[in-house]
Amino acid sequence: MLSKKTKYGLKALAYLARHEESAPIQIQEIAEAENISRKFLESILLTLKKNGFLGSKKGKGGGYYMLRPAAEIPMTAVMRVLEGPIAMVPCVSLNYYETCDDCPDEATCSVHHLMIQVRDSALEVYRNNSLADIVLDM
Amino acid sequence: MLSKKTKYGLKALAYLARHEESAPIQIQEIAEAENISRKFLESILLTLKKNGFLGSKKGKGGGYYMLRPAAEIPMTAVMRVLEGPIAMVPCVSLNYYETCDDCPDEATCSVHHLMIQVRDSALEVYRNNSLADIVLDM
DNA sequence: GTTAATTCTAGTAAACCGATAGGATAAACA
DNA sequence: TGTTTATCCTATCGGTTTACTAGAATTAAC
Repeated sequence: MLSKKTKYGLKALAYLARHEESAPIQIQEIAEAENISRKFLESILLTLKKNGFLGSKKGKGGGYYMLRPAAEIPMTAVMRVLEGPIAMVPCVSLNYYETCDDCPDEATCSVHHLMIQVRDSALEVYRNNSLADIVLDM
Repeated sequence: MLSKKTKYGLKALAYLARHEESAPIQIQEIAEAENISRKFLESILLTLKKNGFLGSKKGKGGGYYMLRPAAEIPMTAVMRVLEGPIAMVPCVSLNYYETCDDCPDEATCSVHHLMIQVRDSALEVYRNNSLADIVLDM
C-alpha cells in the first residue's frame, strides 16, 4: 500500500510543477488545494527539498518551488525518496539490497524469482514516466 | 514491502506443491525446512486452508496438503489472500475499491493514473504465473 | 484411552504511520 | 531596528499493524 506521505508528496509535486513559472508557493496554499494536513505536508516538502527536488525561500513571499523542469524528474527517483525501495523484498532491491536471513540460497528461492519480475515491471512504469507525464494527465 | 506472512505463505505453498504426491505434511516439517517460526506458520496455513488452497488432516499422520494441482492456482489468487489488494491505492483496486476522501475527482488525479499503470503491470506478472511456475524455478 | 496432530482464542512487544506542537531561524519590509 | 511571515527542526503521541507466542480445545489414529 502506498503511504499517505507518498501520495501527498506526489500531489504536492504535481501542484508545484503545474505552477512552475510562478513565485514560490506556500505550504498553506498547497495544503488547502490538495486537502492535506498542513503540518504533515510541511515535513514532506522538507524531505523533498533535502533530496534536491525542491528549493525554498523563507520569510514573506517565501515558499517552495521546483528546482528542475518536471520533465527531467523521473518517477523512479521520486518514488525512491518518498516511498523507499521499489522492490517488495530487500533481496531483489537494486538500491537497498539486503540478504534474507531465513533463505539459504536466492537462486533456489521461489519468492525471489517472482519478486524480481514484479520489481522489473514496476520499474518499467516508473522509468517511462516523468513528473511532467503525471501532471499532464488531467 | 512484502509482509513476512506472505513470504512464508509462498514458501510453504511451494514446499507443499513440491511434495504434492506424498502424505500430509506437518507444520513442523515445513517450518524447519523453510526456517519459519512454527507457531506463526501455523496461523498462515490456517488462513490458506480457510481460503481453499489447502486441505488438512488432524491427528497422527495428519498435516497439510494441496487441494488442487499447483498449475491451476494463479498467483493473483494467492497474493490477494496473503498480501491483500494488489493495487497500491484503494481507488485503483479491482477487488477492494474505495474512494479517496481527499480527492475530489479521480479523473484529474495524477496519482490515480500512475497507480493504475503500476497495478496493471503487477497484475500481468501475477496472471502469467501459477504456483507451479514459481515452484519450477529451482 | 493415549498419543499426535490441527484448530482456535487471546494476547503482546515492537515497529510504523499519520499527525501535531512549539520553538528556532531567516527573510522581507516598514 | 522591529514586526511580520514564512520555512526549519525536534520531539512527541495515539492508533494501527506486524510478527510472534501461549495455551487449551478438538479431532483422528492406533
